[in-house]
Amino acid sequence: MPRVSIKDIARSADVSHSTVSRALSDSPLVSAETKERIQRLARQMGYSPDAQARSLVMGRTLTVGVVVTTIIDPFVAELVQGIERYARDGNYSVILASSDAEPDREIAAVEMLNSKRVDGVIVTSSRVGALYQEHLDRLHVPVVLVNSRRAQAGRYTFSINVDNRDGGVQAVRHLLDLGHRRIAYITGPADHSDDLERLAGYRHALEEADSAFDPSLVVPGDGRAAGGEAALPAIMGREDPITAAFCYNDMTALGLMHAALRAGYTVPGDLAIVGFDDIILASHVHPRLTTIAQPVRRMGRRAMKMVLKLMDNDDPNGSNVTDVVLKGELVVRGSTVFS
Amino acid sequence: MPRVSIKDIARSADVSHSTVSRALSDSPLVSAETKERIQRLARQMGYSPDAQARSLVMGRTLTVGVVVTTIIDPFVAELVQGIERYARDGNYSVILASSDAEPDREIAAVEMLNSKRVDGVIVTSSRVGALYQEHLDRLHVPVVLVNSRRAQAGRYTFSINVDNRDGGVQAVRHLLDLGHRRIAYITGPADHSDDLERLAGYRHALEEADSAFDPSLVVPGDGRAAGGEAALPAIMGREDPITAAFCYNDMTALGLMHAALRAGYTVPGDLAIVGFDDIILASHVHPRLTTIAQPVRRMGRRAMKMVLKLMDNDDPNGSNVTDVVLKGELVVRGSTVFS
DNA sequence: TTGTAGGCGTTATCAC
DNA sequence: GTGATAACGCCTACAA
Repeated sequence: MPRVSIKDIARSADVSHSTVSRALSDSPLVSAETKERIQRLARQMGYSPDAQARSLVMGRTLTVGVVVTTIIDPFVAELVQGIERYARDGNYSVILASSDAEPDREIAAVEMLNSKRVDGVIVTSSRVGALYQEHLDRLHVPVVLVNSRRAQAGRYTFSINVDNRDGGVQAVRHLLDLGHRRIAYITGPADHSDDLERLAGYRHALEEADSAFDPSLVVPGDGRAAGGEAALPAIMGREDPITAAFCYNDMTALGLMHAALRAGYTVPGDLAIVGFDDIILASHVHPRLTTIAQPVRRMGRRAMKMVLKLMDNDDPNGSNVTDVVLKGELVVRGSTVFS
Repeated sequence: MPRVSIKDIARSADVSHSTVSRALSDSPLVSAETKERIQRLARQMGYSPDAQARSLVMGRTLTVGVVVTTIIDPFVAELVQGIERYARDGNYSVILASSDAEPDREIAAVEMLNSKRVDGVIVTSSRVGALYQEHLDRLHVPVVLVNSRRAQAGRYTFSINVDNRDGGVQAVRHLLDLGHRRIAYITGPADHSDDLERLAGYRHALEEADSAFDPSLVVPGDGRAAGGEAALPAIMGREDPITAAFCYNDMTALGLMHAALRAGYTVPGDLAIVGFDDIILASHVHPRLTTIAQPVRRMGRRAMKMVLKLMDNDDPNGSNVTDVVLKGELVVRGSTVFS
């Protein structure tokens, strides 16, 4: 049983292949009788339309490309889930490409997506350099950047970001409300603008509370658990005790918390900890982690929605589409208050 | 600057489009001189081959479909990463479809992949019923089932599984070696064959050690953290103390551990815990979780490799391809031994 | 070494 | 209502 095409059906039904095409797309230009006859026949013969051939003539593939650093990252996974669900509802499918954060692979991925003629692209957690931007522009399809940074503006390129600064403010205000005064910030990877923005929020909240900003309370991390663990000595081994720490992200916070517990400190008794992201781990550790939740599923949906909108009004300049900044939400758990 | 096709290049180079096609595929049937001239021109004009058109005539899309329950699941995410990496190396791309474990969606996903004419399909963590199997067979492409169960054999369908029974044996032997004698098993979702196999391993290891199997030590769970939490009373509220628990999976184990710690018990002092899977969370909780690691990345690679192999020797019966069972590995951490 | 012609499976534009 | 015919972008006999 080889593949069956509309021509095969046409032969069996003794009509032309155009009639079959019309019947299957439920066109009004064909009699109800033959329409049903053909549709029944198609089902019997196990016909499945060839999307390739269709999109070749239609100029649309009903496919979007998603470029991620790594799907292992829980944040990315949840984002992709949001995208995929919304895409599926709109009859789109998703081609997944991961770059492992290597620029070469990222560009290769975009080239692949170009060849596959995707109708839109979503890129996450990337730093989009000038070269990369050039490749994205060559796609001639809408590109939405999620939590990414770009060196220069692109024609078709829009972005969705979480409000990092506001998140930092919320986190630190929460700690201040709890009475903490000596609050550390553990940074993310160097040179990362997300990190700088969260730090700015931290600083703003402190100054807002007439608490002077003390540079020595900013401890370097690396965005991973190891960085958080390594930060412990710099935090607990001081004369003037630090009682709380706001961390660049949840992984950092988890590393710090783990190290603190192992060293015999209590959380939040000796040290209150706030993270950022609200990855799934955050609610499965003990104590559960207080954090700033990124509205990640909303971001995924929103990204897909934006792509669809940009495609529809095929105004290349994407009128009435603007960059989006979504606020995170403070989620209070056991790492800052006793439960 | 609209899309440029080989015809456009042909016009610019003043040759026929067939010559361009040959030049770009580096055919020996074209002079080195014109070949280079055309290739340069193609680059200048920003040509990108149309994969759709190509695969329409070639009969191959260089695309595989991956059907998952949800990409949020860390196990699934890691599997997909393994698949994607190996696929990329073989110049394949991946279409991702998630089913949310709903049979209807799963079948819809397969139908979509059929329309997209993928060259192979990988399905994970699914129960493949008879209806579903029928749809898979209709694909006429190799299908590899990872950690899935099927009601009936399919023509093109092969499988990769972890050795659940052996994993159960390893886990319980480890606890026996540590001196535990009253060991509980917390089950997964009812009716799941993975669960039954792990239970069989548990039972075998006990009997091997002349320790009688006690049905009252088998406590129902649900495969999620909530199930583990709920199991605590049944475990700690007994006259004859239970000192260790082997859990269906890591999420169950984490739930149990969390509940135990909150109730004031120590781990592993009062209760030693072993999970199954080795999801990322397992090494980020405190104490870290001892578990049976599924060789998940290897499973991903292996699945993709199998698909490629099945496609190459297009013997429909897949001679010299057999189902694969991979052994898990005991990873000893702080939830069973003091570190 | 190169050009011409046909076809992959669709949809769309004409006639009839 | 229905049937030829062309087109989408590419590859590949066959001819020159």
